[in-house]
Amino acid sequence: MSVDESHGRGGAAVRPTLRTLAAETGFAVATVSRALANDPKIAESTRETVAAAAQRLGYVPDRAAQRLRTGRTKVISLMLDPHHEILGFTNHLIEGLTGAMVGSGYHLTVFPQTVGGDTLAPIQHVVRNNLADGVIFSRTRDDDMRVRFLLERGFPFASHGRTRGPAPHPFVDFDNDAFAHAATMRLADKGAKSVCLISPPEPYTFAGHLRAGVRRAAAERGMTVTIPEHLSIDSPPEQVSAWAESLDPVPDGFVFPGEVSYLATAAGLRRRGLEHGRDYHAVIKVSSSLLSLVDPGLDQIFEDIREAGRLLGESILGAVGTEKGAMPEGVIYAPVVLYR
Amino acid sequence: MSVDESHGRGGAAVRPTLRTLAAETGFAVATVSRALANDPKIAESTRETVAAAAQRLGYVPDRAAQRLRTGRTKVISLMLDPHHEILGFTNHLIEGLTGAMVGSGYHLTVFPQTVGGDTLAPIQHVVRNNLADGVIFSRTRDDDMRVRFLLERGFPFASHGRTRGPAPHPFVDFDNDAFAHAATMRLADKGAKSVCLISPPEPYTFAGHLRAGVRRAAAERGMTVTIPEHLSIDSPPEQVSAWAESLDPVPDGFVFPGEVSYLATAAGLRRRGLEHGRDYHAVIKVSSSLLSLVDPGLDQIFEDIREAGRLLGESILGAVGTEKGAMPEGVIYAPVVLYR
DNA sequence: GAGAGATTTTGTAACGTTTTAAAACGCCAT
DNA sequence: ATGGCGTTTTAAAACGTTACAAAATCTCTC
Repeated sequence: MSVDESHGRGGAAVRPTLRTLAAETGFAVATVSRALANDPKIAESTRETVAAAAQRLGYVPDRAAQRLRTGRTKVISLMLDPHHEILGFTNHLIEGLTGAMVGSGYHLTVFPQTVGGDTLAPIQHVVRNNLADGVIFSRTRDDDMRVRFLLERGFPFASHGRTRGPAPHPFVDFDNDAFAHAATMRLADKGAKSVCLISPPEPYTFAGHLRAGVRRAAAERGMTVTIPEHLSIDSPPEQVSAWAESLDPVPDGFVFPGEVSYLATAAGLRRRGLEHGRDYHAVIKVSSSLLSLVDPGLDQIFEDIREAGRLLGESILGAVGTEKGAMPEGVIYAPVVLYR
Repeated sequence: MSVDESHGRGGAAVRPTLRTLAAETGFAVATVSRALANDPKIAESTRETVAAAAQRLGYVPDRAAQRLRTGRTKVISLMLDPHHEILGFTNHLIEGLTGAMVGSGYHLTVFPQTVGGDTLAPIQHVVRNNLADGVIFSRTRDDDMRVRFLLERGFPFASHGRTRGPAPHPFVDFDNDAFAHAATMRLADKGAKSVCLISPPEPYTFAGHLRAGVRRAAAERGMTVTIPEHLSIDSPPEQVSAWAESLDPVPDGFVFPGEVSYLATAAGLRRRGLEHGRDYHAVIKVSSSLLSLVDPGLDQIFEDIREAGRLLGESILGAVGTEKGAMPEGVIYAPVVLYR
């Protein structure tokens, strides 16, 4: 007999409420409520009695009632934007997030980006209509409207990625600078004289980190740097592919912040008869093991998106748990080098 | 001035409630409630007055209160299981789902599969604790515990994939039979004499559909069929890869229900010096444009996961909207042939 | 001009929880 | 016994909504 089986005395299973427990134990509803909340002003003995009854009847508090009474939703909202570049991003992020939230009593709801790319609107909607206790979003910008809005309202959040602004806030970010630096060093070790970076669009903070990392390493090793403008990891693959095909001169080293831009570039170069490992080298940031299948010799550096999700989950739970405005802590997770 | 700006008379923005509207319009709270609900027993004029006031004050009903009162959560739960095989599955499915739910007032929450692979537990949790009005799940089996449980409880749901059981229920399914048939025909057209199918694990309903489609076409065209046991699209890529490398004899035609199994198999065959297009043919079911990048010559058939999500969304909204038990309708969406 | 009938509005009671302030209880010193 | 004090319990109100039954208002018809 399962523990949360219906104990209905013959009829349809009726959900036990505080009133049920009160009747069962002989205490008042208020007492039962506080006993379950582990209020220290409740006698130890009654706490046990109530806990036992709750366990026996399979009591579980009604979220709607709690939410109505307390104003807390016990919900975290994830703002979803389509990621063309990072394979399995959504899946891994959600896995990490829900993993961190298991047992916390919090639920995860997902809000789509409204078409037209307005990234602030869904967040305003959530905040204004009290649809969650905290929000998570990604693709953070140097100067991010969402961060500004949420800080101003004192609304808990955690972002994937940092801002450049002076105001501290909770975030989780991959060390893109370290990745880019390591990748460029690797290219130098392989004998590359020039390095080309397919960058994310400028406004995203991590674009700056990637560029900085590449430039620093290139300076150390005397390499030339090219970063194509009018082209980003968000460009349609066909466009990237075409760009690569018409590249002149062809750099002998590439840093790719994602699988797709690599595949697109490699396709373009291949049409010109250029092959990876022979005519150029590449280091690719991956978040899946997929690329190893298409070419086992590739130099890959791993970004653990599931871990990012886990950290974001912990971060936001901390933020909603503590008193308003406390602990704007950021955490940075490290690249995992897969080559050699 | 934005339409839902706070109209607070100087102080902190206080959310307007029905009581606010009642005071504002001079009607009773009950009247306001029913006016907003478009109750036909309310005079047209008052409906307009109330609607105007609601609009002006930026009134939006409190979900918690509605949920407490009505018992309806206005939430749909998506049961998430990790899909190694289909690239971008989660992302696309959620995009489709949320797209279909926009404007419906429903929210989407996501529940992870509890580790250990118990697929029923999270659903029971949602149903027993009234955490949603309907659930969505995928990877449906011939005889599916979840379907049985939900039908028995009369709980609204829509599954991605069918069951084989006699009881009808709402589902959305890809026409895997048609895909497999078309794929095999294509292989025959290319001159293949034998066809090998990497199948999903037996219990999943779509495994049967795929096998049937392949076998039917093979019979029509006089091809031999092999379906490796102890190997499925869920097998780790390394295992698939190793299997391919040791394959003997090597079939001259392959049907792949997903990108990953193709990449793994091709990697194994490549290590033996066998090349696609020369030594064997392949038709692959894809859900992204990624494979075109690695090999533009590949024969691909597209499964639109976003569309699946959209259909699932419509389906579940229909199911929760109508009276209990009505309209167990299933919908099948078609393959999109990309070759030629 | 009064009553019947239809239309429209409203007061009240829930839904299940937490919180505030007050009541009950036990115990000890007077 | 009485009062006082610390501990433990409780009644009642509130959160914002919907639903039921009853009240109020309007519209006819005789």
